[in-house]
Amino acid sequence: MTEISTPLGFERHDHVHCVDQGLLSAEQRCAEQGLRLTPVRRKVLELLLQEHRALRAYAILELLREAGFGSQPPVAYRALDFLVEHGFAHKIEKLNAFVACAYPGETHSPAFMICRKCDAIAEAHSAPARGILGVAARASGFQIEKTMVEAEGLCPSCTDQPDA
Amino acid sequence: MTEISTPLGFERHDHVHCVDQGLLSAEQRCAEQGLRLTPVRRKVLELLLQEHRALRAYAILELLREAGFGSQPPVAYRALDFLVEHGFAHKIEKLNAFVACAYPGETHSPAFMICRKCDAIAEAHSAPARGILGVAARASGFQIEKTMVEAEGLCPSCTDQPDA
DNA sequence: CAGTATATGATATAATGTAACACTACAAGT
DNA sequence: ACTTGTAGTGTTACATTATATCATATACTG
Repeated sequence: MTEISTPLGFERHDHVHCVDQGLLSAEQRCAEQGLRLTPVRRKVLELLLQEHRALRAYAILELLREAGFGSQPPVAYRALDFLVEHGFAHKIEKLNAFVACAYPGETHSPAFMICRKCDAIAEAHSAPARGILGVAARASGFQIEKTMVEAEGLCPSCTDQPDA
Repeated sequence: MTEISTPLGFERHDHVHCVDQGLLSAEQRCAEQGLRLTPVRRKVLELLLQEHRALRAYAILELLREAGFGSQPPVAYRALDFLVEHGFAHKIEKLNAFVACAYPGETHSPAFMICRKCDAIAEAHSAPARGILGVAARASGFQIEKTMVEAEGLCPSCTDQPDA
């Protein structure tokens, strides 16, 4: 329960530490910014950090139910909305799923690498507005506020084992 | 019925021409590559070109029904799958909607600018794999196969009219 | 023209997401 | 302490998006 083979980042790591770290930093930032990390919100973030992969809303809902929280869709969606809005988690549009942010605190434009075989996900930084897209936007007068970048492909493990 | 104010590309244009053009080039390419542009598929592409904006699957379904085609979800989804798979259309993940490709034929990595106010959409090119993301991918051993880039913001019209 | 592959039509159902309202907890002012 | 306001939660009900499956039809291939 402390390590998962190919999670966020495609690398093994001290998982207990990263969960604690994530919760701690969230608590800290909520305190600083006057945000309310309520029990449900905290639990959802904890679940995302613990699982360390993209979870769909209804999977979260199921886990919430097991933990004694409300189990109707809005409960999960509202907590997720909060976490996403404040950068503690991200939504992977391609999968209609959610992951804990790998770089909480830092304001960033996340880019995701999604393995089409095992669904492992890694979060990287991106800067699409600085590239060709930025040029096109400026040329057409479009004001970019937020960008979403998701790359589909094969993670290192699945590349090495093309059989499974 | 021949011009729409802020469609694909945020600019006025000869819409009749672009619909014909789109259908023609699709027919041509299907012939070349042995793809079957069946009546339903052709109709869906025509609808996407005609409307010139992102259409949701059930809106397409409704239009298909009006045109005398089958009106059950799989009919629309299968046609859309075909069009997306072969690059005649794209899915906007953020909106769960579909648009005709603005650069059919050219193999490209599309990037979309989505107006959060009026839902207008412009398609631009991008090359995320060449930027920071590409560096991260190579560093971690991730093989990028396909990328999705969607920018949310304000289109030129909505920037000019911040009231409505 | 028989056999095979591909596409369509239709039914049913799964998965994802929201609107709306009642109730609770907490904070702020008096 | 008491009221009042605001934000959060729980629940019902429903809306939207998407697939699995099977039967039928159509088109290519030898």
